[in-house]
Amino acid sequence: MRRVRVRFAPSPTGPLHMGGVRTALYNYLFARQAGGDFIIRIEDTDSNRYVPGAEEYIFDALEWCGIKADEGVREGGPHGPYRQSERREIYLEYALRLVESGNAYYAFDTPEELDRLRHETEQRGDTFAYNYKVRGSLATSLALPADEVEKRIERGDQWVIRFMMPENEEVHMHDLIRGDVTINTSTLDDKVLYKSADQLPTYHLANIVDDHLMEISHVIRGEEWLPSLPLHYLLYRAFGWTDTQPEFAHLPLLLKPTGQGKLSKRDGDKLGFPVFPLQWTSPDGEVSHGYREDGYFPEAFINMLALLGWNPGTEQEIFSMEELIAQFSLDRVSKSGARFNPDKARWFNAQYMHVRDNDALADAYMPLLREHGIDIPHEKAARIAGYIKGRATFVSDFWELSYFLFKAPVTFDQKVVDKYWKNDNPEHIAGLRDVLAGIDDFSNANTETICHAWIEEHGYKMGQIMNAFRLAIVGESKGFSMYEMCEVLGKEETLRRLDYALANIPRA
RNA sequence: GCUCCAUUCGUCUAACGGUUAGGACAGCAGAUUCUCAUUCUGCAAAUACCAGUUCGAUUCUGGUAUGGAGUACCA
Repeated sequence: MRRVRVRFAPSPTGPLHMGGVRTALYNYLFARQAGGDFIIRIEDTDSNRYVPGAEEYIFDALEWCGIKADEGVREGGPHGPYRQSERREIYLEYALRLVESGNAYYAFDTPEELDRLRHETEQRGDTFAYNYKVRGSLATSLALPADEVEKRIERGDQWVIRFMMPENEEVHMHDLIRGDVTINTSTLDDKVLYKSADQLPTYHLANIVDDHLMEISHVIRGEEWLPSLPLHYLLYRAFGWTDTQPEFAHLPLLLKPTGQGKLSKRDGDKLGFPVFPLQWTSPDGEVSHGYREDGYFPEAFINMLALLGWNPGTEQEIFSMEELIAQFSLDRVSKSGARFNPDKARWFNAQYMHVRDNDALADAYMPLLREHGIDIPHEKAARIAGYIKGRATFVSDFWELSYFLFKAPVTFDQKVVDKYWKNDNPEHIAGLRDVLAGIDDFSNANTETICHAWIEEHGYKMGQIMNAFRLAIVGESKGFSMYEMCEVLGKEETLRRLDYALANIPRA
């Protein structure tokens, strides 16, 4: 059995979006589970579409997600370089090899000529395909005399090398997710493999050559590549590499939450959720949201993504990366596209929030407080975080859930006053104040025990007392457990607020 | 247009010939609670359609419809 080696091969044409992250994740899980290698290769063979910063973004995003490569641009490795632009001298040789073996040929048509041809064909109501029907009559090394071909190359005419797609042949392919797929080569065209203009291969050639050289055992990629699979099969055959040809698995696409089509950058902006793992500022200054900046935990993001197109067959929904590695399997990947659901993404984050370590939360909470001019010790921030995390989805919710701890009320919500600051309630709160004044241990367990005993002893109504108490301390109908809040506030501040409320709230 | 792929509650999905078609998110109702949340319980909600194979089809086959992808000297 061959060593499992998989690769994630993005193009640095922009930020990696969540569909790309999922592809990387599945590759990573597959490799880890098999004890194999996960490789990151940068496919930058399109000199026109290079976007500055995109490559760094891809690495940073995967790192944030906890997806670590064994080999790659940053990691190095025995099969480098891992950036195709640095491997350019490799590809021509292979393209030429295909010409020599009769599997490819030179074509001298200019892009303009091809456009014209395409246009003319469409005028006649046909679709233009560069294939067995036309290659004998266009400016190709198949139609031109050998010396003419040589002359054109020598004098520097631009050329491309095209794959010679066989006519009317059934190609039988196998996909790990979809099963057997058959296609007739007559429906395919002669793809460009190499272009002299920038001395770079196109995706198809570079991809096959590198996967071969890097000893890739499984290609796990997006469904958009399925139509290219026959070409890739035929390339492996033309090179004589069928015995080491990788197995293929084409993943279903991620679709828009609403409407039609696959998930795009625009959807996020429009529907208010990130489509990118990290915030991205495009070269022209446009900023796109990122999961990280929007407050998602990488674990929650990964968990959500893992289940978008894959399921374990059990009812487990919360998975650590280790659990995913242990349980992932390609044959439980679904075949159809998955519509992304932002609500579920938030739900996942809330699940992780509820069990998040208080100290870790305090680290994120303290800067938030400082933005509001509040500085508290880490220990206190952690304690508050522990009390409020159960009602939060994001750390950014923490302010709304706790601001009243730092700002004593000066006015009181009239509706609550009308409801609870009436009858004997103010007197009862005054009594409660005295009870609290006599307590030294302000831990929530202690104040709760004592106050509840007092309330019961006097036969007061719990709801009446507690709501009036809340009004006095918070000023409105907000907050978490009264006793937890008092614990955070401390005895002095609690009494101060009670005294202020007793003196300033007019009886309803 | 052509080629390929797909199609179970609104959404993500389970059921790999025999189930009252299960779970989760969202929705609704109720319970718990010192507010609001959380949590818990419950309700509602689906096999695209038409044939065929079979004792029996969500499951297999064919067609139709719908959706998706591809159709570049982009990946």
